[in-house]
Amino acid sequence: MQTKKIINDLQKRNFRITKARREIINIFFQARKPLSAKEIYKKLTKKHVIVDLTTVYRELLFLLENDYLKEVHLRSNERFFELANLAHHHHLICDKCGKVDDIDGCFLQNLDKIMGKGFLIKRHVLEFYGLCAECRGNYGGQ
Amino acid sequence: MQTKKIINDLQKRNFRITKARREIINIFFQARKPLSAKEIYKKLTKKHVIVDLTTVYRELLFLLENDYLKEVHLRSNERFFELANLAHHHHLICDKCGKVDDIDGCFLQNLDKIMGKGFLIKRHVLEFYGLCAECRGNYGGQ
DNA sequence: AGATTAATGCAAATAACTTGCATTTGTCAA
DNA sequence: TTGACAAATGCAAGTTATTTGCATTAATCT
Repeated sequence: MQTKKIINDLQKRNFRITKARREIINIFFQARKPLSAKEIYKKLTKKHVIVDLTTVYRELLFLLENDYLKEVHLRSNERFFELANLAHHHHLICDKCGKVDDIDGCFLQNLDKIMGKGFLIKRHVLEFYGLCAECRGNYGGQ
Repeated sequence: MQTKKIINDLQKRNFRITKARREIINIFFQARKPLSAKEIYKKLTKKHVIVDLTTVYRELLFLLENDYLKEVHLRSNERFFELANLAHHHHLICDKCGKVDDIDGCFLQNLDKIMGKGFLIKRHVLEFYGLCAECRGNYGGQ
């Protein structure tokens, strides 16, 4: 388990290691799929780690801002996150059961292998984020 | 303007043509970019078309369910929509100003041309939706 | 062990969206 | 044209995800 690697890193960076923090990181390593605040909250409860849902939200924000997590854009009204250090990859999302499967590596190199998973692709979402030509010149803060 | 084409189609399908419906379709043709309920509501107000925000939500749902609109997945807490009959394309979304620019056609054929727009791509989102191998066999309703 | 300050819990606030229900209004048929 | 009928609407209230304020707790450092 690589949770310790992140914990060490957090300590180096002078962040406190709390029970919630450690367990949430653990949960991400165990789940190996994108998770929402509510899902994490449920998993914590199962592990008898009793924390407020607010704490989960704050912890996700903390881990996101400090680059331990990244957001995954699923078609849902909830926000989903996964470990940031995972190799760049994409997802296969089932319309029916909602299962999220990984496509290892970038699809650009793997598009031909995707169908091998038996997944019927009905549509896809591709969005590029960055800076437009105008903003690129005068990028201030934020 | 192609609003009439949709209006005709709606009439053929026995849907009513209301002021809100006609104006919202118009707004999508004029905007030529993904819009949220709130944005549409503001544009309606500017046009002195006074309808409740609820009506806008219901109309978006109606147009979505009847395949006149499709959802665009932007990184936002709001839902965005655009005309469904637009040619398959993707978006360039600026981190700073939020501007949404179109990439004509599918990026697979256009990836080399994207940089010509001067956009600095910092990351992208690609998600495939469809049916996984298991669900593919026993796809029931919905 | 005690001080410092980040992290937490709890309650209340927001924000986006949805629902229930009584009223209005397109449409169609007479 | 008019009236009936169902679809569409407005308004108020509800729901869901997420955020914020503030007093309390607890991790870490000395």
